Amino acid sequence: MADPDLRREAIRELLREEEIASQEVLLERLGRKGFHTSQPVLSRDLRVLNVAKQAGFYRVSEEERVTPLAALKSLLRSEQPVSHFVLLYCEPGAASAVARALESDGIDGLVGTIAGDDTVLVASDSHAASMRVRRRVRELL
Amino acid sequence: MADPDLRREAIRELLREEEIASQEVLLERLGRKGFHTSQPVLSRDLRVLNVAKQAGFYRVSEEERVTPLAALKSLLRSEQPVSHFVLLYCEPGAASAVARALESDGIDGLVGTIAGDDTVLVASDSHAASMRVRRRVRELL
DNA sequence: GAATGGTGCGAATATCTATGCGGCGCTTGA
DNA sequence: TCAAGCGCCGCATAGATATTCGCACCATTC
Repeated sequence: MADPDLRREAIRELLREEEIASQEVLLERLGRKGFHTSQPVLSRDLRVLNVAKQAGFYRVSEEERVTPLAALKSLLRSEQPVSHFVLLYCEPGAASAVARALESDGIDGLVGTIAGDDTVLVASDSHAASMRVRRRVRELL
Repeated sequence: MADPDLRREAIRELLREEEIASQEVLLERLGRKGFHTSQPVLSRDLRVLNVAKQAGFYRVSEEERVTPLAALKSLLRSEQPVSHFVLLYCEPGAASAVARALESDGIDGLVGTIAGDDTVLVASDSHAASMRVRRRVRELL
């Protein structure tokens, strides 16, 4: 029997490149690619792949976003709490990049950042929020 | 006849607060809220609302992102093309905020921005891209 | 008051999807 | 060896959803 994972990968691919409205059509497209199966299998595959049907067509879910923060690991030097803010020390010139990445990380309670050249002040709306910021940052150090 | 929009709002609400697996169930829940209708109407409503069915349950799509740019309307003064770049004039001190917002707006072909105190230079990779930037900016002026 | 056009509706039904079930092939362990 | 367990499969069909069609209602126009 063919590997189910190969078939599922083919399904993802097909759904990305074409608007497909029914499992019947998908079945036919898969056939062209050499995967011969049946509609019930597709029904199950689509559930496993967590594919959604929206506005009449199947949609593969967005790839889970890689937080840009992870890529900035090398720019971060250290971290220090000040009241319920957090101060970050970065490589020279890297502060605004780090600040921007932090803001896009969607940390709950993060109000804003002020970036100098190598220092970022992270303002949060509570002590708990600043703890979340610190935890997030330490994950990267 | 009851306003369809009210019913649709009720649907969104229901889907947010409960895992609902079929239109039949949704029909019943709506009934409890005082909206009496039929399955075909739900089918059409769910399409209008762009609701997805995923892993057996209905999911309201993420709230459409409000571009931060819209909030910066008051900070923008004027706009002017220079070659295939665009120069933006802003309120004093607002340039970097505007630049950041523009970058997060996901304009196709936008390469980067340089922000001074009240001026932003927006670099794009083609004339067409700079036109997109200008159109976007003028929407706000 | 017709005639016209637009919008929303729901019964009936066509179409699409999920699932109960039994079969096949592989692996494990007595 | 072979029986039990498991994953995967597809047929048949139950179940869920989309669409066709015709009606009701309201506004606009003549």
